[in-house]
Amino acid sequence: MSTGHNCSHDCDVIAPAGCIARVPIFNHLKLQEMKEIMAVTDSVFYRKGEIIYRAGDRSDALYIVSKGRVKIYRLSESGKEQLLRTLYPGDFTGELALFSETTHEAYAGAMEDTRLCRIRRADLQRLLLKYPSVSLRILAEFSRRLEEAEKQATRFATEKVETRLALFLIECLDPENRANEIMLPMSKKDLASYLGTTPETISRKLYEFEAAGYIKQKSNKKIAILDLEGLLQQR
Amino acid sequence: MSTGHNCSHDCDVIAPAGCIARVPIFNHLKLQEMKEIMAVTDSVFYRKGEIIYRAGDRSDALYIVSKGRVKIYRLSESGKEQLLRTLYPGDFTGELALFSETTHEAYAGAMEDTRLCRIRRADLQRLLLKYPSVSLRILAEFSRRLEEAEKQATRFATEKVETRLALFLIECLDPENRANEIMLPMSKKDLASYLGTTPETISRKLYEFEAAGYIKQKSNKKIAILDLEGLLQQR
DNA sequence: CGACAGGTTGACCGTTATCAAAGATCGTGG
DNA sequence: CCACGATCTTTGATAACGGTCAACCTGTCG
Repeated sequence: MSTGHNCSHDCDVIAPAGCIARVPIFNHLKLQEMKEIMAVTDSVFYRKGEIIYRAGDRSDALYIVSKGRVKIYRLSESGKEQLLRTLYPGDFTGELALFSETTHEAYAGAMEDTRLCRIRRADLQRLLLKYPSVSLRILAEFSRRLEEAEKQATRFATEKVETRLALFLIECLDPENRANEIMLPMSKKDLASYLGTTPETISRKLYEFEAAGYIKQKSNKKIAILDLEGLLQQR
Repeated sequence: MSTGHNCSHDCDVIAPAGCIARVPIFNHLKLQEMKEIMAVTDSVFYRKGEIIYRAGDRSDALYIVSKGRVKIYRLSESGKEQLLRTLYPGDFTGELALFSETTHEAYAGAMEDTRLCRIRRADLQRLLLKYPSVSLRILAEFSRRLEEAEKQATRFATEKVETRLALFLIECLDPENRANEIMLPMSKKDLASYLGTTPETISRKLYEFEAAGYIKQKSNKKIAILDLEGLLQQR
């Protein structure tokens, strides 16, 4: 039930069009070039909860999220799940296996009903050789992600949970929006997994932040940041 | 004292030649193409202990290690140092800042007297557009590193020190060489930093492994793996 | 030979995981 | 639209893991 026979026929025609044009790695191309890309793109559909790929699967495609939300997670050597990142429309995944001949090391799962545009490895490599500017875009994205992953690794290695949580909250603050009120982008259970801790600890630390007057928990996922300085001092 | 006026004049001529030809991202090119790359490459020299770049420095070059050893490390928000990786001849660094207009987030320091080949951002971008196959090589390397960084992050997030150390030892085992004896590639102090722990803990855990009969410490950096199964069970 | 960085060992204690159980929330089907 | 179950969240008690500090040992290099 993973390929898109439920979505109407325009999946294979309209969806890639809307998708490709909005993807940062392609949107600098000319219309004619985009058409060439769409020609090798197809659309796949996953229902909430379905797994898109598993660690160990041979990877042979780049997936671009067209609609929905996808979580990328790993199972550690000892079997614990860790959330690595969530993808929103315009984001892509496919990673390592796209460029070297190996298998996925992470899992990708649909968090909602999700539509993805898929470009097969061979097609992508051909496109990259033909349109080098796309490679530069992907390189920029990869290096951004690499920094992100290394920053995250350093935090795990050197900061305590309290600090990691405080930094996470701060990074949720939209610099645009001065509202100082954030919506957690995931459940506290997933947040615990993302931050490498447990739901119990998240709950307790948030309580402590609230007791200290740094934040106020408005509802389950809505948190007001009352004292950013205080939060920043948490280390 | 960071640029190479100490090395004899052939730095700018011989060194890049030897260097470029041995670098995986370039070594598939034709001689003529390599010469073009060498033309925009220069050679820089750092003494042991010198810093090559700092977090916050504007990055504008790709560095390829030609001789010596370089450590890449980060300072966490709270000031602790964490070793990210060490570069050997043929490896490169430059990262994010090469492709997007930002600054380094990590530090690079020479662990020994080190010679680097440097290609400036503008030159590199031009080369990448002209020789798309080089982009593919860099993409492959970046995605490999990305997997590595994410694996490391997952380990920090989900495994205890004991397990991380055991996995590290196992990964030091050369699959070629069946000797079951490893040389630690860095001091135990650096290893502690790499694994996100302290020298004291490393020392104690190694003692425990030895007491359990999993390993035998031959000398400071030489360790014999006696019971791989036992080590693997450490979790 | 002395100095200094790296390494080890011991005592102590803070942080956070774990287990258990109760309470809140969400999605689903009647 | 409500009721039910499943899942998420909170709270409490407990203990282990590992960090910190201090002292001492060891090897290396000028």
